[in-house]
Amino acid sequence: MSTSEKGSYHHGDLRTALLSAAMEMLEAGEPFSLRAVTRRAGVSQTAPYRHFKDRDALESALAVEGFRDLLADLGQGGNPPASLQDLAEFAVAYVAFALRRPALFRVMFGKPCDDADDERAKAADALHELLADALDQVFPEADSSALASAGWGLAHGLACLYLDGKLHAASSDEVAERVRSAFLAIASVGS
Amino acid sequence: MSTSEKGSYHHGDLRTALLSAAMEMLEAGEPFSLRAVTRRAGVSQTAPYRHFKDRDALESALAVEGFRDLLADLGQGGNPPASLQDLAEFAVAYVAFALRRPALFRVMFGKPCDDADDERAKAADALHELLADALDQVFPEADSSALASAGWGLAHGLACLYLDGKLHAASSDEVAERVRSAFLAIASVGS
DNA sequence: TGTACATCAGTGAACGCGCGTTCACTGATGTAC
DNA sequence: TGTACATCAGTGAACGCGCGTTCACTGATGTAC
Repeated sequence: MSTSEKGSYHHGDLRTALLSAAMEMLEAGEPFSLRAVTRRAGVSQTAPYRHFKDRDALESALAVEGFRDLLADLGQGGNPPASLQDLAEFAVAYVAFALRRPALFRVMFGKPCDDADDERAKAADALHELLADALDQVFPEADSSALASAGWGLAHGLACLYLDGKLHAASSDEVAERVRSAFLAIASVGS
Repeated sequence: MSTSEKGSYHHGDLRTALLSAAMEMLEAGEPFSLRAVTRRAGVSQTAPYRHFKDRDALESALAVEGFRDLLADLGQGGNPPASLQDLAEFAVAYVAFALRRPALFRVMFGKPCDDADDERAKAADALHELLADALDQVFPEADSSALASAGWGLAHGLACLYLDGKLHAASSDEVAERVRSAFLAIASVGS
């Protein structure tokens, strides 16, 4: 193993190249297929099979990247949430992620996780834990499991409904505002 | 136009036959395609084009039926909801519908509504209104639009997350219970 | 009532498509002696 | 350092597939006179 200089190998790092080509296609809204990815990466149709078992494996790797990015987005708003308002910003960031990268979001959530213990399922669980921790911070005495499901469900549902055009808003700012008020409205309704 | 007896026509009512064949396939979890539907209906591959412009049109008709059924399910729990508990049952019924008819649910929500004013979009809007009305009944003084989005989002998000295996439960009873407690947990958190 | 015609639901063959995957291969890189 | 060999990343042709849609057609139903 020599130091990994760029291009020192046959292709360099084809695995990474394929993933970024695929990610670009998702982001560009282009239909996603193994063949399309290889075309964009400038490589033969069969090259991916050196790095991914099959099409699904590539897709799972993309999903894992997506979960990583989403976690990063959520973590970004400064540190542990201290108030209901902070939690609302989690929902806002979640929905913003979905709308900014719709095709990736669909890859992450569009189909059942296959194996219970693959990287992908772990990434999804990490997300769930982050949310549960966040809610625990703000409402330590509540049923944090139920609350975490509710918070995730709310953010996820709004994301899907906006994504699929069932709810409408003129701009991403307006989406943010509506998500915020939805979150605050439901959280204060039982009082 | 003679009285419409069964089989009085070429095929009887092929439009209906195609829709129910398609619905059965969705319910059976079989992959859905125009050709598969015609095979199941025992009819040539091109017959559907007398009744549907293209594949999408058939799919939209299925979605419309789905929305109708979902509305019926939601309306079933007796009449106008009077309490937070009644609203929680809406969410429970919504999630139950999604889990009982997952493929149909995906057809209904899986992709953006194409036209703003087709039957399908109207059916989705009817759903939104029903929820808004329900929330208005229970919380007449609240911001009913924000609250309706929140309620819908919550139910929808939980449905998706259970459907895609991101949240887990052993039985449909357990799902119902968890949805109920999630709903009640978030609704009373701000108090 | 009977014939001539128009309508239109359903047929069957064929099109072109992109897809995932296999196979035997080539040729560069890395390793043993 | 130099040669012989093993490894393995990437190639290119080919497979079989099901799909949505078109086309010219057939044949039953409904209608006009």
